[in-house]
Amino acid sequence: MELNSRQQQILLAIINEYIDTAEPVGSRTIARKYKLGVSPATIRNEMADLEEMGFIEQPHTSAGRIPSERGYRYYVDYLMQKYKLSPEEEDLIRQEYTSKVRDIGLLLQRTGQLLSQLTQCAAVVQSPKIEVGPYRHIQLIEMGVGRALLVLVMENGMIQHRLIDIPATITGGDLATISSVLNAKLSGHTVETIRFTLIKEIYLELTRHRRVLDLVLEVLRSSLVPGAEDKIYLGGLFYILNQPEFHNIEKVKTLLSLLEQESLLASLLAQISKPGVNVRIGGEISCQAIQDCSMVIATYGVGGQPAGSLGVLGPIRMDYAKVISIVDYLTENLSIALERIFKGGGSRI
Amino acid sequence: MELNSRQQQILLAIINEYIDTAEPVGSRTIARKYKLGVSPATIRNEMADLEEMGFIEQPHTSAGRIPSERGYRYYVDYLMQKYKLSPEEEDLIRQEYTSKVRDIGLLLQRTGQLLSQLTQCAAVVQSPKIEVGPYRHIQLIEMGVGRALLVLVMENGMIQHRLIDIPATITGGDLATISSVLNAKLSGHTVETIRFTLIKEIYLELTRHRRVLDLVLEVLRSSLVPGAEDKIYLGGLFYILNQPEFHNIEKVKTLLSLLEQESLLASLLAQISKPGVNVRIGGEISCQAIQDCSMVIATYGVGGQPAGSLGVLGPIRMDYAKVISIVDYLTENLSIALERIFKGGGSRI
DNA sequence: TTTAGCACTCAATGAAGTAGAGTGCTAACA
DNA sequence: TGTTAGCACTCTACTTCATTGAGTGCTAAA
Repeated sequence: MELNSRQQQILLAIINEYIDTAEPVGSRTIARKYKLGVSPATIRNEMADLEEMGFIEQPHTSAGRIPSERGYRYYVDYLMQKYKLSPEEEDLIRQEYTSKVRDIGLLLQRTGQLLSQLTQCAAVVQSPKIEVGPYRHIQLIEMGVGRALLVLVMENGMIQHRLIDIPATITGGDLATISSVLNAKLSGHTVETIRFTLIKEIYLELTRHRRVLDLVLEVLRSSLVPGAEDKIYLGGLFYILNQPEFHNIEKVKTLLSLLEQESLLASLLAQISKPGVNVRIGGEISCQAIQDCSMVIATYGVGGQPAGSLGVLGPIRMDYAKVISIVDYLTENLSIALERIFKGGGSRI
Repeated sequence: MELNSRQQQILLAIINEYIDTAEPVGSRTIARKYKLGVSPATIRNEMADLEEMGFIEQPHTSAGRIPSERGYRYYVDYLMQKYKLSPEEEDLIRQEYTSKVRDIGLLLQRTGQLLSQLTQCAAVVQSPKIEVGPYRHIQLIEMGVGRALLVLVMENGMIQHRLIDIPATITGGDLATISSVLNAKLSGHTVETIRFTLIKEIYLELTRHRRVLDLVLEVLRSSLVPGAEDKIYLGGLFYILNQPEFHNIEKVKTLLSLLEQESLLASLLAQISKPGVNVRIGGEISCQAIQDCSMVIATYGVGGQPAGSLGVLGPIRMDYAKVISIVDYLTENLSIALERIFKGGGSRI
């Protein structure tokens, strides 16, 4: 299924034009705007061929052509030119990531908003997986009779906490003892590296507090459950309403209702099959309900380790070149920003 | 501006009918459906009077009447009958609040979703104010050279944490010492009750660590800044798209963009002028952009203390009786659930 | 192989007419 | 005096029909 150079030029023209105007593109328009040195009639002939090969389609007989999913795929794989962010866009992003960050949640949320604003698509940002990396500190705090708060601080700075019920006989002093033993034994370990022998040691040192230990270890284990504590941030949803595709309320409703299902979003974000920015076009998305959308997703990381994903969900007719560049750029910036927070330097208070 | 009994009945009929159908209500319809024992002509006469008094209006000459904001206000204040939740609705709510709660954030989020689902309006739930109540535990944890994590556990179980930069000379042991002194001195205190003398005592005991103390106290103080850590949960936004009022994309866009501004939402939720459920109709909302909406808001509390607000934002033509009942019921249930989390009993893991 | 010319198609637009819901007014009635 | 039947009037919403124009495919000539 080879396309000759002129067919490529025409396909490119159709896609660029359609992305821009959201209207079917006619041969005349192409001849006029894209100086290919041939007449509309010639372009029509080529278009007929392109249609036969499945790269474009016609909404109805007397309309121009619009790209098919296959056309977009070809475009993304072979034709698309790299989009260079405008100075304004770069400024907007730089401004966001150089300002001091109080809080990771806020950073992710702002990332989502930026992503949405810049791409005019729905943006989705997954929070960094908490289970990444070893424990830094474990603390049990008395919270009234029979209850304690277990606070887990991970090496990377993330914090997790749970209320647990404990026997009423346990005192604050007991909790301090248990905390210090757990700290001594477990800090530096990840959930995976906690071996049976280690646990045995702990139980030996704290035979009196078996029940509390059971609970604590239960929590430690459950924190490994993937997605257990995942949060997903949505950004600037209203921007997608600028897309003519979403002037149809039903479509907006479908999209919004999907976006509220965190588990579904997580599974969508997990569809990354290669390093870097991934593009899923229409039917390539493994979710029936949004096969008339496209996704552009990527994974950000901390310290070289993948930590989470982010991406956008928008109409199939999206400006892939631009969206890809933006997702790429934001991924990188987010990674750097997180790095700075976790690994030190800069962020005061 | 007195309404006689028949006028009240007619106004009530118009509002009930309009809430139900979203169509202007004619005299015929009322005569047919609401057995007032009078003819359409009589109803027309009364309607003319009601219109003159400003309780209803006519979209155009040959249409029926719709309630004016003033009409709704009168309805809410005098005419409305208490809505009794259906068994299904009660079940849905009970189910939500009797299941074990892992996490306050999740509880609030689910509350928002329920609120939205049941009312078909946009739901907004503010997180409990963290600064409420005294400290339970203060812990400084070493996070690599020159950085520490300050973890504040409040008496009510909420947790706050911040990364701070510390002099590189401070060791983990130092942090433990500082933590225990701070704990001894400050636990049980609220930000307000920390007196100068107390601070002086702490500085005396920890003269070597003045710089760290400065930072810690700075953070403690800043945690008092109202709204500093407020999170606002939105729920089930797509439900509002079921309302015919929001078939207009521009309106949806306005609403969505407003809902993303947390500060604005916070100020809207703050417009509570009396105990219990508050209703703001159209122009009564002090925000230009959404004066074609109504709000129903209430404050939930923990241990008798107000802790945060929640509410819904929907079309002026909303089912006030139902929405008010639901907001009321959810507020109560949320309060109880939070109580249970904070004050003990039940919630394991 | 390219292109000019032309007949053809079809969505979109707008004008005109129609139907129907609802009103206000008047006059009769209780 | 309050109520009601009757009726003319108003105005939106819908349907129908013709028109416009963008765009195509085909044919024949360059």
